[in-house]
Amino acid sequence: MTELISQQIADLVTKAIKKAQKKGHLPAFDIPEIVVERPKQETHGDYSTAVCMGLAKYARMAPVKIAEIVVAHLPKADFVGKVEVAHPGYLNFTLDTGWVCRQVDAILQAGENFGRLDIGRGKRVQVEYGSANPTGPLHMGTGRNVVIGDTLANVLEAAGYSVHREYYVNDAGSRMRAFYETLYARYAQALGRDVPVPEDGYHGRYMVDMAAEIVAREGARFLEMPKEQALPQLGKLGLELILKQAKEDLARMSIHYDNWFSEQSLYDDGTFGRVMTILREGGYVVEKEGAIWFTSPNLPDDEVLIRSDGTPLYFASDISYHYNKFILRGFDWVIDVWGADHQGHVPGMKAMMPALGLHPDQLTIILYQLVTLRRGGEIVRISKRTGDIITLREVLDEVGPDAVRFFLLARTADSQMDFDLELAKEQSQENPVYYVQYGHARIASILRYAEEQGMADYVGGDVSLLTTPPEQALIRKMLELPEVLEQATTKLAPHLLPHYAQSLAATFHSFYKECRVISSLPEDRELSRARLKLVLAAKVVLARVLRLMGVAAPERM
RNA sequence: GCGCCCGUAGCUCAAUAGGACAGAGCGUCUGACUUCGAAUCAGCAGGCUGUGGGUUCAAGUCCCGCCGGGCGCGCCA
Repeated sequence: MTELISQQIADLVTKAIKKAQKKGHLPAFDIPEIVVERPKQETHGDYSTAVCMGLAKYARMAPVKIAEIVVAHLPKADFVGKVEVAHPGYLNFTLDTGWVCRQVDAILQAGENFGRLDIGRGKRVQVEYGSANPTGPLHMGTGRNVVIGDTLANVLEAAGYSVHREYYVNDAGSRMRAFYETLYARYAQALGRDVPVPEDGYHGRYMVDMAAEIVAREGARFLEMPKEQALPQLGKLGLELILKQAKEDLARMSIHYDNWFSEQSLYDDGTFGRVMTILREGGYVVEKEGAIWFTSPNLPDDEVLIRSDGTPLYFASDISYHYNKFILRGFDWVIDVWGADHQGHVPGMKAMMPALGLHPDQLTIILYQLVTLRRGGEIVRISKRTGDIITLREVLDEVGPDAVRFFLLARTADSQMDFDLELAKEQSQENPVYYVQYGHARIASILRYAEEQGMADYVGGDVSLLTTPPEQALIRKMLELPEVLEQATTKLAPHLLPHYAQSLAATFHSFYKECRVISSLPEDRELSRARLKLVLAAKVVLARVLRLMGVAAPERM
């Protein structure tokens, strides 16, 4: 478990202020949260805090003066090399060079676990992502959804949460019915019957292909039974095919779920009915205009749960679904990843939480802005209903899973993005993911070379020799990983990972250029052994980040 | 009309719960392979952070108004 350096520095500063107050060098005031950050500029040290500027008001002293007093009372710590006061009141900390060297050993010892945090304290969190009507192939919108969700799940796991990954299969409701009807029509057409695809059905080419596949496998037997009997049987086959394809696509992106949850099961096992009773007994239900509505003081307008024709809306099954998540399965925290086009449902979901005896904060809904698809500059609508879609599979084939994951991950969920398939193909070779992977492969190559040169015995190398600026810079960059994870966790911002990965790779490549790792000179032998440990540590950290992003860490490329 | 998100280098994007001279990649230009991988490195150029006010010691970041773009506002999903 890593204790964050930034946190340790914050603790030191807090102690210093308390001590100074006790001795009367600072007046009494409540100590605020000490924010410690990594300054952008090297000359400002490794860590910095601006807290003294904020204290000026309470202490009624100049910020610089406060900073000087804090420094004078700062407890000793082995990792702190230098503390400086900078105008107009910053406190800049530089890590001790020898301590930094020793972190190479610490990283190697931690290995796969380097950067692991305990923010989550084993709290059970479920991340639900990728969920969509299983009525067609996955597209780029789903791609963004799963990349955000899966990476976030990885991050939370690394931060000490017990993470459960779930895909919600919307296999009930009106969209499913339309899917069945479409499949029936295409199936019949494949056998020469003139059955039209329903207006609100799925007009994409893939339905034709799927029907053909079913005809090839099952023959005409579904036309020999009444339609109402054929529909569910045929639909089941179609659903299986869709899910199979989805699983294949997701597997290519290294995405694997703990559970695929069927919406239909909520109706089959009685959960739905039970939840409706709970809502009714809690006074959250009103009947009017022939329909059943959800009503809550936390919601400006009532929302329909069950239509006047008796069929439930997704809102109703979503409430049951979350009852299942929280009450039946006991998750402490649930994160749903939704496209921005679902934003209108967030207030309803938040409002239903108290109705189930839960706190709204236990449910986090991450909205990511939509992906606009282009093909050579022209906008392509992603609608399964009209059929003109660029499938995720197509993009995976053209661009490759690693580049796709990296591309989709590297932006904040809050900003919408353009994805031009033509441009992506062209640029796939320039994708920064290869820059990062190359760093990893390059180190692997160095380590292979070390073996060839009979230098495989570097485990006992003396890391205290790693004092030059490129070496120190590399170690310091590696030490950022835990803080990146902390930020990504607390802000639910997985996009921070690719940026860190690039920065780490850049620091490594720069080190590599300046520092010969394996020297043939006898007098450099000890330095070589130390540097071999350094690059091995860098490999560990690069691999860790790549894995967190769900991207391969190749030994060769 | 109301609500949510966005507007930062030519392009694609960062900027750590308000912090120091706004940073990367791609692209352009200039250099660097007779020893570990040149898918690399070093460097030049590129900005009134859409715009006008406000709050603050400090604003890309917070507040208000405009302009521009995306998405919502169903007994759809």
